[in-house]
Amino acid sequence: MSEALGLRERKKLRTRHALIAAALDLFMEKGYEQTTVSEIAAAADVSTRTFFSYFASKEDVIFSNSREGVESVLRVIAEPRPGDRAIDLLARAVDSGFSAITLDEQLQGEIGPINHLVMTVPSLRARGLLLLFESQRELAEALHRACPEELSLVEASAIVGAVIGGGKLATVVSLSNGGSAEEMLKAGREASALVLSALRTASTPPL
Amino acid sequence: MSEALGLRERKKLRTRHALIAAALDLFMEKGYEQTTVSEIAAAADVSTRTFFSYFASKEDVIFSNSREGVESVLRVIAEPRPGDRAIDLLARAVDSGFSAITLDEQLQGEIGPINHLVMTVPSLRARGLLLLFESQRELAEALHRACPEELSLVEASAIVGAVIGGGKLATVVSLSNGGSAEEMLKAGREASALVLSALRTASTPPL
DNA sequence: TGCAAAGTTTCAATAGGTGCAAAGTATGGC
DNA sequence: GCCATACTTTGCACCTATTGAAACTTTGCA
Repeated sequence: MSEALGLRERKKLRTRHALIAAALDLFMEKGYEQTTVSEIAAAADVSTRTFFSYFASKEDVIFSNSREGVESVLRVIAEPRPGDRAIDLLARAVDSGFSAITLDEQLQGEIGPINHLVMTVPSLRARGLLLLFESQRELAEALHRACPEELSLVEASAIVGAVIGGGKLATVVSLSNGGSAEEMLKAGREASALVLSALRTASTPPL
Repeated sequence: MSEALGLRERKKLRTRHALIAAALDLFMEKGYEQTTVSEIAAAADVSTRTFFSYFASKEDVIFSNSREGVESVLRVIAEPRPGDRAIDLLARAVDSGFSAITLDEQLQGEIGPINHLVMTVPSLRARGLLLLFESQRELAEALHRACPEELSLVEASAIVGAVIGGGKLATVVSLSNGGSAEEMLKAGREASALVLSALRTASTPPL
């Protein structure tokens, strides 16, 4: 557990978390747009300017830990098991992505509110989609690297885009149609599985 | 041809076009972020304030005519031919979408630069993805409405998301890999077709 | 203890965006 | 042609995000 962090690092981490916590509290209390960066900074006891040395923008606070999920999915792709075809690898990666969302202890508390914010505030929706899209590019590249014989980069992009695109749209539509958080995840999993299986059966014969 | 527009309307249209043209010129000349809204307004001979009565934001100028494409695709979906299954309808819609991009006379000149801007400037990328995503929701809903027996709304979302998601990622990846505009469209079409055909063969047996 | 690096604060400035009230310009009826 | 009405444009004040520069504090380390 001892990460051997110096005082400096520990303080930085503490400030970072204080900023995130303060921001989420305020966002939930008064809404994203009604909350100013100075208020967040004040609540975390730093100057406004300092806020921007931790986060490039107000939007970034919300997505501060989104990288972790992506990294973990990429790790799955980078470690193929013998006999894996690209589709299998992708299926495993998607599954691990959903599981990460479902299981992450720390996220459990924040995921609801954050989700609500991201669904609700246009600029956050846009930012979320951008991040998702960029992750898809990374994923596609990783998949191509893992199975260079089987898939060109563009082909890998096609299937990654299809599986995640289908899962994402189903997730969001399910949620906006009054679904609970569980239903939404279920819809996303099922949609991805559907696309995955279609791609699998379609690609099996030719190979 | 006579649209019976009053002077008022004609003037508004002229101003709108002047703003769009001025904005594109400036963006291409000095870059998006380096161009201020006042400069655009000045170039179109209106006040800065007036700019914002035509467009809600600087980003909006770029996407000012994106609705048309969506509308035309929705129209395709709303007019099913006898015997169409959901997949056929979607295939036709996607095809008409790509054709619209390829053929639109007016777009031909602007599409290149606009594309470049949208690919390059993060805030525009995000905005573009948001618009695309919202269109997908509309598309999914239209598809569900067209084939309510065959697909639930969430199922429709899954396939729409898959086809468009796959096409989009393939398009962008192809373009960033040094592809020409033609190659990029080709990649997108092929990716969509791939996903479409996988979904079609996968769904045929069960039905 | 004392210095250099890293981090923070303060201050000022730019730019997007909004609300508001005054001024200007079509339009329709007379 | 003239006026009341409705719609636009504009100028202005103001808010907030974001960035740069300079002065100041805290750490890490010799």
